[in-house]
Amino acid sequence: MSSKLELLRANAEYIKLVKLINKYDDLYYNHDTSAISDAEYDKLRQRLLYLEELYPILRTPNSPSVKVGASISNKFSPVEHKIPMLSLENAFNFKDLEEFIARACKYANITTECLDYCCEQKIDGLSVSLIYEKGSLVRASTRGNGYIGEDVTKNVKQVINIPHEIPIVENVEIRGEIYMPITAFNKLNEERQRKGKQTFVNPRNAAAGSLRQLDERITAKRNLCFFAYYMLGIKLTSQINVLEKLKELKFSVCDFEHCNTIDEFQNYFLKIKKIRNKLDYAIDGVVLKINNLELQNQLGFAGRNPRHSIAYKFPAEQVETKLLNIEVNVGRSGKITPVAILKPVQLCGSTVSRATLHNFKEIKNKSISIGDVILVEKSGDVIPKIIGISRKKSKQTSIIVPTNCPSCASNLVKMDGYIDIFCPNKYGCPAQALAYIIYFASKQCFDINGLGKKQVEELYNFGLVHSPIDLFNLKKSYIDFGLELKQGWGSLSVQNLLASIEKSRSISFRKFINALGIHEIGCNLSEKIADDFKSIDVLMSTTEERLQCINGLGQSKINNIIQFVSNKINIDFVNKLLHHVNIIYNK
DNA sequence: CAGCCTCGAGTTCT
DNA sequence: CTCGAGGCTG
Repeated sequence: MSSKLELLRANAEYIKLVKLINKYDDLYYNHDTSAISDAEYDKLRQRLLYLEELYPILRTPNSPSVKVGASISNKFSPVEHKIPMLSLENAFNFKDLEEFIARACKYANITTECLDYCCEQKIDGLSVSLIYEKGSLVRASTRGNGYIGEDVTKNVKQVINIPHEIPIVENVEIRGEIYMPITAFNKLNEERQRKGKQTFVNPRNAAAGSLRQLDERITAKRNLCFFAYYMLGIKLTSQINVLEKLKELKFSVCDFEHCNTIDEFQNYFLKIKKIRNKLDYAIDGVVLKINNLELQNQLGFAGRNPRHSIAYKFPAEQVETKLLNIEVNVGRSGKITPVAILKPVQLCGSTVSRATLHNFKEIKNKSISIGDVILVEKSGDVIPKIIGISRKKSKQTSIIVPTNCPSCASNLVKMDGYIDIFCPNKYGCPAQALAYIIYFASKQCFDINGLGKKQVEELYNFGLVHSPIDLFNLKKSYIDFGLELKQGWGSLSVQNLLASIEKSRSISFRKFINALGIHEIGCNLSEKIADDFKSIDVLMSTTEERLQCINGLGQSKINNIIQFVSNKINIDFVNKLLHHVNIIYNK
């Protein structure tokens, strides 16, 4: 064929890529900003390498591919935590604290009098784990999901008050919080504002952004600090001892106090609350830890929280705003969710304009109507949460529970004894189909890079994709429809998307099962089922008795699976899917 | 059978 | 993060 034409095309693309990558590298290394996401940047580099491999003649002496250390992927390799780094349970009032103590006593079979406590300020920063071997800092990692974090050793070594060597022979793990002092934060933001760069919302985000720099020289300039609060590897008896030992090893340790009773702890809380604004670091509460380490060990964990410590948080920032409307959403399972549309309001550094209300019972309980002024806060500093009515308005419109699906107009159903409302049109509702494709492409399923909610919506609305199967036939159709004329669908992005889809054709069994979207079967159970079944064929012809052997599957979930595998639509779907993908079983 | 704990599903904004 | 429901345990 016309290989000359192809070469010309490749050359044009190549030059464009080199310019683009050089521009982003410059922005990143010399101006400390990222104009695009890491993933997008990575795609550009991959494409560049691909072109160079295909047409070596194209390679220019100043190609970004010959520069060292420029690849962003793999910059933070995963690190497993020997002991999980879990988050603390939150208490907001005295009663929560009492309940926490009562639970701990009951679990350890002791009385309240046996307990004493270590109280500490709760730093609003990023938790990190530091591993010292023979006194040398060998690895630092972020909390990540609690079980697996990211290796940030290079960056952590730039934190001013983290010693690289400590006078101790045992191998120890030290945990603590990295933060940006408020003075440093203000200075940094002033500087960024002067230079026309985006300012950081709060010291925690600034610290997070500074720590996760590819170039640790940037981290070094950000004046990060560290408070240690945990040490593992040498024999100590109490949390107070730990903090004293950490001090001795020249770590900074934040304010702490020994308490014998909850009343003493309350006083500590009030004292810290008063001086909170005088500190040069952000705190979001105080921590109550059971002092005795042996007891701590014995108490262990309850789900995702340790049983030995609790965070007593300062009240979250709350704002008033008007409820403008209620949007009715249809999820991939058909579940109907009311979402509050709010008059946009600033809260914790971002503009909040919507918040989920979970279900209609919630609306009724809170007796909210459209037009009311309501109170909003952010749970975990991220997700807006509606607390309730602040001021009732006389001119309000009451919220009506919908009777028909906003997408397909089917009559909605609610089963007796259940709270949620569902659209029953499983195989014909456009909203459900769209939500399913988005789910199908997501990380926990086929993990198709670059195919998020927005992209799926466009493909769907253009009529290119009605079902996940269509994704695997996409190759030619996008050209026929000329989607590349649309913004965000240039030839480069389309090629990248097609490459991602190609890559996703190999999939682990558990992700495959999860991607089927069987009602009430999510990633955890999918993994269990994958471990238990040899192949998809065996699963598709399974029986109730066979499923009963799996721990965690009760009658309800078994029914859902049986219903799924005996439905012709689903059987056809799986068979078609298997023409396009390859399940990897031994993972 | 009550009271955990685990799980799924939906969700915000940058 | 948060809610509701399923499932297991005592």
